[in-house]
Amino acid sequence: MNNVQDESRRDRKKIARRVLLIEIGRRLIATKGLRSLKVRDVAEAAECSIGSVYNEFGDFDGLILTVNRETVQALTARLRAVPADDPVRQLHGLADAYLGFATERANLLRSLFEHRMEDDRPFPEDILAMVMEAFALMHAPLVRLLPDRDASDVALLSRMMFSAVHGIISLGLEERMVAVPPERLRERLAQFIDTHLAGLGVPRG
Amino acid sequence: MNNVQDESRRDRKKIARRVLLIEIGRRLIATKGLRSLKVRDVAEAAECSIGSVYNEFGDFDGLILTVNRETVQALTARLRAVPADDPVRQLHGLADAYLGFATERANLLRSLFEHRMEDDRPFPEDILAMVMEAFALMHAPLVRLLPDRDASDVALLSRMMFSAVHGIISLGLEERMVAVPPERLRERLAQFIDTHLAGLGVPRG
DNA sequence: ATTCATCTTGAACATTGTTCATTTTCGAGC
DNA sequence: GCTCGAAAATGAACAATGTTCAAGATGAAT
Repeated sequence: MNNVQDESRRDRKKIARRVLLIEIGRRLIATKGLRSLKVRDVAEAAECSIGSVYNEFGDFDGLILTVNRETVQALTARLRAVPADDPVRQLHGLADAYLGFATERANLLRSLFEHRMEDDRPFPEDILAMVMEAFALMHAPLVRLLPDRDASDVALLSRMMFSAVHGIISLGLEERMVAVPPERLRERLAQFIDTHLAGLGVPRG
Repeated sequence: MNNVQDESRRDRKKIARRVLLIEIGRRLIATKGLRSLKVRDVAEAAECSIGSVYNEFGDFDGLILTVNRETVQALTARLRAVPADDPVRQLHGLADAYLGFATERANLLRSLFEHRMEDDRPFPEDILAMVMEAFALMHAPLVRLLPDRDASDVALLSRMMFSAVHGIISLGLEERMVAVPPERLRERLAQFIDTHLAGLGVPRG
């Protein structure tokens, strides 16, 4: 019938269902962890058959990878929203934003970093590229703080700094015994960044 | 018959099999990754029944956790073997040792950090404690380098520094696209530690 | 040799990912 | 409106894999 830019009724339904399945997958991973995610639970929650999940994503990994893809996109959006006025504040803001995301969506972030492909199937390159892109977001402020440094040097530095922040956060949130409260972690991260900047020769603000 | 300190023939056989199962589990995880580890593969390789694996470890997670326990022990042993002559060299040595371990036994280390319990079963406290202990090994050299700092402050600093090193290594080895060669990572880590020490006010050696 | 506790076995079961022949849906052309 | 065909949806059946347990095998003690 109406055929406004290829958006037939069928397509709309298909898209709506796809979105629903992704949302359910995300909710289940977020609440019960990746390991507890089952095809049947997803299908039941979406009130559709198991086969439909496979029609939409090829296999179960396809759904997981789609959720992970959106997770890294959400993370990137949040990181990009950090004000870029002052470079030092921006670096602190990026670490804070990452910590906030990791605290609020711990299981989703874990799914992104811990999911492995079966056997030796390759990990999707686009997800890797997006993660790398997110981890490169410390590059701009560092360029401003280190104008005399070699460009490729700063690129390495920025990824390294972000990887370090990632390690501190993921292990800090993991240590359930010590139960480091996020507020403490926030302080530690700020201290870490300041120390590192001082080591790089950036005068304290 | 002979009953020298409870070591009956039965016990010896039992222990030998347990060791065999653990070795097979470790080998399979190391070569094909945790996700590809199957009970039946382990039983077949050990030339015993599936049930015996369950007798020995309770459930399949039990075997994985035992392998992980030994992985963190091996890691700790390697880290403890780093010479403690000069504190700065020791810190570099610890990072190098960790990098070496992560390079040679990538899948085993991943298994240690990525394995999750089913549902909400608690993660074994002893493994967490051992990981924490390993991550505290930067404490001693840092105490020597920062004699005037508060003790608890240095404790935090050392764990943070090791967590950062962990993040740099695990992500550095992950980026299959860029394929950071371990030798490059080694240089980066050394640079990172030096920068951080400089930020902490340690005069360059 | 007998006995008994313990260990071992593997078939059966339970859970969960995957396939595919069949049925249903829905838009297009008449 | 009706018919037809392509696309989608279905869910039973299958495959892979974790788990249990009744029955048999083993070995230490007497």
